[in-house]
Amino acid sequence: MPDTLAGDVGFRLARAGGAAIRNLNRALARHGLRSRQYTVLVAAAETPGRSQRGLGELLGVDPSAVVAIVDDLERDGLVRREAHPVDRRTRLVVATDAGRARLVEIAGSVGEVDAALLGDLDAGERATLLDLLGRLALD
Amino acid sequence: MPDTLAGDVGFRLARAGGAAIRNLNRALARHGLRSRQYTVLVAAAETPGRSQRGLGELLGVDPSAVVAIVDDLERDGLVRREAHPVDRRTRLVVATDAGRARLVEIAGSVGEVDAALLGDLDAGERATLLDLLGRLALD
DNA sequence: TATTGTTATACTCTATAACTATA
DNA sequence: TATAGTTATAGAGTATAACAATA
Repeated sequence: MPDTLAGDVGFRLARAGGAAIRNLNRALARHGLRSRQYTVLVAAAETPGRSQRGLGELLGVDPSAVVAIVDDLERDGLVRREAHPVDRRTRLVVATDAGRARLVEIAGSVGEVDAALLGDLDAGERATLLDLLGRLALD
Repeated sequence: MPDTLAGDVGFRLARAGGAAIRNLNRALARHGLRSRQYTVLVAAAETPGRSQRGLGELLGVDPSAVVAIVDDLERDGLVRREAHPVDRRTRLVVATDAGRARLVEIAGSVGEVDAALLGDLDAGERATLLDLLGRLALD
């Protein structure tokens, strides 16, 4: 007996996640960013000096993809790669002033996307959703 | 001031959705299906006689992609396209006996994926998560 | 005129393997 | 031996436009 799609958490997560990415990409389009570049930029601004490997783990992105994303962001002057103080293999990704400024410009659009997605959930329900999502065993 | 990633519902949804798809694909690999084909097959088995357009809307998949997915499933004998009784433009997608049998074979693997993903959430929390996900405004 | 399915196409994303330089 | 970053590449997913048949 097959599961019903509507009652399958995995299905709904995949559906909602896809919608969230699409909505975000639509909002970011006029700011010259894609959702993956945006999340890397946010992570770099919020916790400066993460390694590329660390960024990949945090965001669920393959290390080889992180290279391309950071390349794009660096080309646009939004982040820069710095040397690790002791380990010469790793490169630390840091948001530039321009990068942080870009995030400020974008914040409104991103906020609208989230607000639209969350629709009629009240503050308590949003917190509950966030908590439950955080307790899932990803990968 | 940028949002923190950890507190962003959209980010967590995208992350969890991606993980759900990856886990499902891993489990389906030995059954010769991908997650998108699986969801179409489930939908066809659960509500027989949906139009391809209807399937696309239900699953959040572009109509042109539905064509390719149904092509694959039909080639493997898991679904068939039937004529709509009155509208000769639309083609109804119906799971075959083989398709339903395949779903039965797969059910165990899929169940494990969901169980692993949901980790330590109890029944009430799962129901809450499902409810909250269902109330999001997708697209 | 609008809609369903279809084809073609381009772009993005994902995943793997192999290489280099370091550790 | 193992790890960080990188490159190359192939395959899957996404999105758009255009067309034929039908409504």
